[in-house]
Amino acid sequence: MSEEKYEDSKLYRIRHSLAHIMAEAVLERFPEAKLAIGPPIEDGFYYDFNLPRPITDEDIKAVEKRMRKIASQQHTFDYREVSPDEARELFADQPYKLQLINDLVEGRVDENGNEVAAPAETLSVYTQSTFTDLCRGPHVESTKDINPKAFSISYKPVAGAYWRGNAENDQLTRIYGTAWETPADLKEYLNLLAEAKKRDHRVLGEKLGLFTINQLVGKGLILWKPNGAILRDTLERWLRDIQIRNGYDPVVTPHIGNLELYKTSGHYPYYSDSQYTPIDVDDEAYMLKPMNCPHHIMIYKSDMRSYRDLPVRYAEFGTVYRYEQSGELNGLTRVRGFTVDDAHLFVRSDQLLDEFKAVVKLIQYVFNTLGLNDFRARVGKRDPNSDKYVGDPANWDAATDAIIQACEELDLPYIVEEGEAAFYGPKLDFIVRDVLKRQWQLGTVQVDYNLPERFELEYVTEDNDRARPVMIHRAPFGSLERFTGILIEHFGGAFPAWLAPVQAMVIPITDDHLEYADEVAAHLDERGFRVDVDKGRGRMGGKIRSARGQNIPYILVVGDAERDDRAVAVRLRTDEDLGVMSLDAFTEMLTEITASLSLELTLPAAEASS
RNA sequence: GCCAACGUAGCUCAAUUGGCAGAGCAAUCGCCUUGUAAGCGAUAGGUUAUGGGUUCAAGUCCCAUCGUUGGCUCCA
Repeated sequence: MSEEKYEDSKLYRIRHSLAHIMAEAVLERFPEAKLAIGPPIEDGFYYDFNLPRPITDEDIKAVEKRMRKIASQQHTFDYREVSPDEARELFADQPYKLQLINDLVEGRVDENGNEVAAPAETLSVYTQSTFTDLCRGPHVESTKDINPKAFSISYKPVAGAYWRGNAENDQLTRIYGTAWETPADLKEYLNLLAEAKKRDHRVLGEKLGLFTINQLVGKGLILWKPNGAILRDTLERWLRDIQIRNGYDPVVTPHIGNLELYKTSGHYPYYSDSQYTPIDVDDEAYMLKPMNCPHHIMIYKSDMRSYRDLPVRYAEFGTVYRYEQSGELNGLTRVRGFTVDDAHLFVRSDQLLDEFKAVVKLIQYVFNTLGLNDFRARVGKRDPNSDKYVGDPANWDAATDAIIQACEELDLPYIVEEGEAAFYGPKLDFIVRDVLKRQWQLGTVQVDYNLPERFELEYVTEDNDRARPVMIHRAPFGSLERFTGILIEHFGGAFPAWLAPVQAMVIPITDDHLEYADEVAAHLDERGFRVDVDKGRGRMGGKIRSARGQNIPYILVVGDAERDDRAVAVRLRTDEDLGVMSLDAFTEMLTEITASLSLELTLPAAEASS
């Protein structure tokens, strides 16, 4: 099925046109409002305004009502070309529009003088009803294409946004709308949002007892409760096993480092704003570790390396601290202290491609095993117009080529984006979409020629010469906190049995069965399973309900019959009833299911190097 | 950091124009002894985020601070 491009779709035109209708309605209510821009977006549209006073819920309701009225009347969207002077006259009291007009007339030129857009000789405007906006379209022909009951601007609170996305500029009021072709589509979308909210990792984190954040400890700092710690720890052990089987060596480094270390690495000037204030001790400054690379580099440097030693792969679940802007903090997904599933590979140039491919395969394996299938890869190149990058452009090209070649050879679909590189090198990011359709950057692989240079890393070549290794930085999860948060939403709290904090709940029918329930629990516990007995006062029905609420995979009811036969009555959280089976049969089943997570991952590069 | 909204018991939420701070769940104790999605009763739980102000009277109105949420900006 070939997909129509969104920009060419009717929905796009509907949303774009509704942005104009919203501007008309806002302008009626706030005649002094200054208009910025109003484009269609993924689920609807927005328009940015500079308003004379804060907008209230009543205003929004009134604007929405007015929009429905306009949409239900007969108005055409009329296209007209105008000269720049005509446009300036039309928008004489709209300063943002005048800026846009000037930019269009002058063409767009970036700071290095490169032309981004050619100067325009004529501009276009669209008029509907009483409202005319500078716009290149496209729009619907008329309001008859818009269903007045298939949009909403009150589904989401108003937001702040900077003019032209620059924090130095005016802060505008952004009103979001969502719009669809039919009221049924709108309803379905709003339902989806409501469903997604139930899966929110912050909601489930509370319900399932996974984590908490406490003001007295500090914002953006996660306190993992026992159930959440099991999740996090299970993921960590799993990945550690995979890594060890694939030639990584675990290392451990401290949580702070001398400020000079980060000056040497070059990180400090770039990120001094987003770090906790250094700790001054004995005339020296120490920083909370914001990344693990320099520490791993110093381990590499602590020994003389031969070409035969390479690749060296150092892995650490390294906890780092970054002073993120307070407005950015969000549950588990944006925090100030987090643990990176970090590894740094020191490789020879001739090993770069294979090592890079091996890393990509490992990440793919991790994502696929967890069922995170909705991801894409993004090659982050340097922005040719920015000077924030360091290193030799020739190395940048070599690294970028290696990344793209690896994607090609692995048949990994990718997109290339300029300006998404790290300051020291290009990278490949894995972007995952969650149930809220938000995109998260999870796994990342970066090629780095710069830090080896700055730290003067070397190895001895076959000719007894000295050569410089290339570094690969990589983290499949990115951060255990963020990754766990995404997984909580991905599974909606119903984790696969190998991850579930409690794998089985034993429910005795009466107090007479408590002893046998304990026996069942002990039997499973001895075999390494996580099992609880519900000893509460309630009836069995209530306990089943409670266990299902906790999304416990296996519910084991035991009464007289089960005790007499050393059996369990097995019920799943999906409501499926597996009936009565012997305790041994259940144990075997659970063993099989949790072990099906195969660790038999063999990567070509790992074979070659072992 | 910026714009906006919000902050009441561990959790989810009530509390009329400013007029006695409440319920469900969870917890604790007792009763019931249960066969596949909530058994019954009782107890305890609060400086209404914090600090100041207006008022006879503030959870409610005003100011500041802290925090959370939706966005913006940022993200090694």
